[in-house]
Amino acid sequence: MLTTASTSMNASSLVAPWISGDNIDHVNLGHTVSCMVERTLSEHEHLFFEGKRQTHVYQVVEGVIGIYKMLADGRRQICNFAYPGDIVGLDTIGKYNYSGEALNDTVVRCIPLNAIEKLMRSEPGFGQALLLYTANELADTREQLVSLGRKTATEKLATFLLRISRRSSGLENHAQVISIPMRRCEIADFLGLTIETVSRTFTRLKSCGVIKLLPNTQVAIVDGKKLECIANGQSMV
Amino acid sequence: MLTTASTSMNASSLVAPWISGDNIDHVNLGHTVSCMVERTLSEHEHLFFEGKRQTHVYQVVEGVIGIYKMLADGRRQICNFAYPGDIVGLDTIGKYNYSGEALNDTVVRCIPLNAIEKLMRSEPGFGQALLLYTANELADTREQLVSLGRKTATEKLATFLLRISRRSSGLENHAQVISIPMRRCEIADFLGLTIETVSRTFTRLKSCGVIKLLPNTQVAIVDGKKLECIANGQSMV
DNA sequence: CGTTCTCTTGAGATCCCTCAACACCTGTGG
DNA sequence: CCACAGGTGTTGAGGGATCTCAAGAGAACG
Repeated sequence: MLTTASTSMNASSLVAPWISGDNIDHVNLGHTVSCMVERTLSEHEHLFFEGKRQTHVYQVVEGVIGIYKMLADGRRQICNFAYPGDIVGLDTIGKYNYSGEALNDTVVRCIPLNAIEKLMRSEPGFGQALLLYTANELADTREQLVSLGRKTATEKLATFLLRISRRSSGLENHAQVISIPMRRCEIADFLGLTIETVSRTFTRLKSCGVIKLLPNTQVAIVDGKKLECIANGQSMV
Repeated sequence: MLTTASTSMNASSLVAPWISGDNIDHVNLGHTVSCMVERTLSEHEHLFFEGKRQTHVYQVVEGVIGIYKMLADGRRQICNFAYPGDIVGLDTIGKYNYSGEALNDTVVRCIPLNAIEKLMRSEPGFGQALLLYTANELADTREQLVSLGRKTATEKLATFLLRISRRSSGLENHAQVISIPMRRCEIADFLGLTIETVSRTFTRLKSCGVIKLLPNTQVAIVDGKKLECIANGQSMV
């Protein structure tokens, strides 16, 4: 129902100041300088825990935050990886629905809840920008449902690599060489697999000639077309 | 970040007219009478298809709409079941991201896109109500990620039954007897299982004494506590 | 140059899927 | 009233993808 970013800038120019360029993924919170504090997190440090009372919404500036939920016996499902520009904590009510942990050294902007509420009341375009952003995240999460529910391990990993490639490269679409800021363990908990299966699947994609494993957690996408076929379940591998 | 319905009605009373009572699940679109048309769908009829240009947002009045995505080879993942009051099509941009099919005889309200956009511009509270609704749906979808990624078949079905029980009963929370408006096939495609596994799992829950299978697609929840334990992975069954 | 953490690889176990048969229900038509 | 067909749900037997357990290989770091 939401128009594209460029269209909505015509239709409702109120939204424009809050969206960075044509990129729906980025809500521009630079305006709210008055009440924003930056916070630095080191590897494995938590930004918040599931069930705790919510105090802030966060926007990632640098690094990656993993958003996850846990079952009683320790099984974990990572729901999302928040990259720079991403906003965390928009879908909770009163309490955080999930925990947020820094995968590596990370910087976030902390926006107090009342600042968000104030902005929503005073700036009509702001709420719309948040709606646009949240709707986009919902679409993304539904895509992930398909992976978890119906794709094989190979298809899941291929989908994941394409997703990372889109996210991490920023401007250059489908970069040939992508860096993977998460460990096997975190990929496994995102894809609903075990680390062993993730590892084996990386090996499988490598021996198919689709990717190359480079040092420093980097991956080269050798055959992007084939990777997309696999990701969409159109490959008879 | 979003305050509870009741709080936000104080904080921002603009939202109030658009939310039914305390129920975040229901956005009140009764105001937009001018441009709303009701449409009736029979069993298996489609409301829209994935990839088609979006023309409307829909609110279910009666019946249930299944929202699904398909892979090339026919594998299907149902992302959501839209019950009366639910809104469908808020997270798409230009084109529908998924298909919508009526599970049974269904009535929906059709709201043209431009009506939504107009309302968002003229009524500040409306956009906020939609944000609240969308955020709620996102939280719901993330919960489903945990099921698909990390739960066993039994845990998935238990989670599903509780979800249905909460949704369908409306006022009476955790009704003892719930009616399941979807076939085994649709439950399977929602939970990432096969119909056979769903059927076997129903039988297993029945022989554990947790549920009873009644005629007319009804299920009695005999031991709600145990069902919740199973759903949360705390059961050693 | 050990220690620690992460990743890879192997072998066997397990959960769920696939294939197949059967049961049940409903409506239709002889 | 019975026979039959089609849709839906249940149950069984065997197979396969992924998990579990276990060991070893690299990489990072003091």
